[in-house]
Amino acid sequence: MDLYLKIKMNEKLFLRNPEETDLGKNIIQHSIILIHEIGFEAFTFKKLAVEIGTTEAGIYRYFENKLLLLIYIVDWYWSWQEYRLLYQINNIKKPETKLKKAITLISTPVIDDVSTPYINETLLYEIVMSEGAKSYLTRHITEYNEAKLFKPYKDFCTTVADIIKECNPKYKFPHSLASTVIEMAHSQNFYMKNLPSLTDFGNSNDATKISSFLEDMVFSTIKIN
Amino acid sequence: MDLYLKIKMNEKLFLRNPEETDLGKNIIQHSIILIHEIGFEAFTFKKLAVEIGTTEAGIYRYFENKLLLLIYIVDWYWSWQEYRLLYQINNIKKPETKLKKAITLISTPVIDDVSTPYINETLLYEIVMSEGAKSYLTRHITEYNEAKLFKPYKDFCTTVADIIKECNPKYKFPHSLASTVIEMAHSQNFYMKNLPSLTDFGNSNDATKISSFLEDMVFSTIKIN
DNA sequence: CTATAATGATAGTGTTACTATTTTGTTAAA
DNA sequence: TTTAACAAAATAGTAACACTATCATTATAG
Repeated sequence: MDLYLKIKMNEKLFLRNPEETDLGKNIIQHSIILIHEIGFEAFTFKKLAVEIGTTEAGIYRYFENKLLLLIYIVDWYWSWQEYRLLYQINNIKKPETKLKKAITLISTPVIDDVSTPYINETLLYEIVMSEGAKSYLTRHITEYNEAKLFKPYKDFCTTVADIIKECNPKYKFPHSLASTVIEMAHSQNFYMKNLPSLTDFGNSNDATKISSFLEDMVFSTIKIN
Repeated sequence: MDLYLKIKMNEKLFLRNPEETDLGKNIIQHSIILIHEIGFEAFTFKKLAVEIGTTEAGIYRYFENKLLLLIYIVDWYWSWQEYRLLYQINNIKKPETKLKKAITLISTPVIDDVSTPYINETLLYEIVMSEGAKSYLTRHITEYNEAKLFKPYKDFCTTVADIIKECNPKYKFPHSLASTVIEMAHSQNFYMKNLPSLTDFGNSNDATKISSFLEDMVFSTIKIN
């Protein structure tokens, strides 16, 4: 069986759908590689164009600007993670087990995934960890939010919040707790790597410790073990 | 008694100390106003120069680039918050009370402070909330960290982590828990304002709810009430 | 009264973030 | 088969940004 995953993206993200052409897929593939390599600030459409042997104008036909391209790949990431989560917790009855799976999923760097030919999920995980916040830390946040550009992230949070509610329907702050774990899963990984004194993990690079920390925090907070 | 607060800043942040001249103070004062008004991405030294009636080159004599200027004001913010925290918990014996004070302090938007003539702390709080992460989400993080440019933030985290340890010396992740509360105090305020579905506060704009959420989370996690 | 330091004014450079125009390639009707 | 129509690609151009360099002016300290 030869399956591959196709995620339906919000049409307001692009001018022309990058999934429909070779050039479009090249833009996605190499923007991930290039942003990972040089960082989002140094990343320009010019450099990307050189990388894939096209012109700046060619890329502008697909994306209005580099922020929307970043939001595109971040959105893809969250849609993909939600898919993975729903797949992993499928048929699991105990909400506690589901919650543990969710925490492990987001706090563990991605090894690899063959489900998508032109997207490197390992690089993508690191981009979301160190550049993801920039997608919503913008003056256009209201406008973009109205255009539903942050829906994949919000959906993922809602899914986790729903699991929290299943675990303890009386807990008062399921959404805030969900956004806290999700945000911190990435942040603590980032800190461990770059500002280790903000964590208790040294630079052990051991993501399982982050899972333990978050799991303990979440289950203590909702008062079940 | 006419006191005012002077914070000693890391000398690697600037080329010329802005505290020592009128122009320097003007740069700090108006960069806060301008970044708050138009956001960090749209903020340029040219615009700032026009605002304060000097030239671009004039500002470049003080700061190498706009990121270092941002780090300067963010550092000032964290130094100031640590000063406020230490002041507030002075003479308090019970570590639980100290921890509650700390949580309230960072999760409540600043009303006003007269201690510093040319810095508007209310605007500064909002800048740190919506642009603060950009100060360390940079490719220069290692270099800047070695130059101790993130020390004020790390010191603040350490102070909070120490209070957590006082509350429960056996708790295993005091630093991670500290960075989590501190980060989330700002993030949840930002979400409440901009992406309310990531929280349980609607857009009630009621920061006391954020304090309740964080307080409950922290005390549940370290297992004391 | 002079040396020094800060500021101000002016100009210049390479890059970024686009937009507009022209050229080329493809398909569809005459 | 030719030509008209259209989309895609290449080229060129612009305003703003992120600096650097030079030189003139002003204030101040010795």
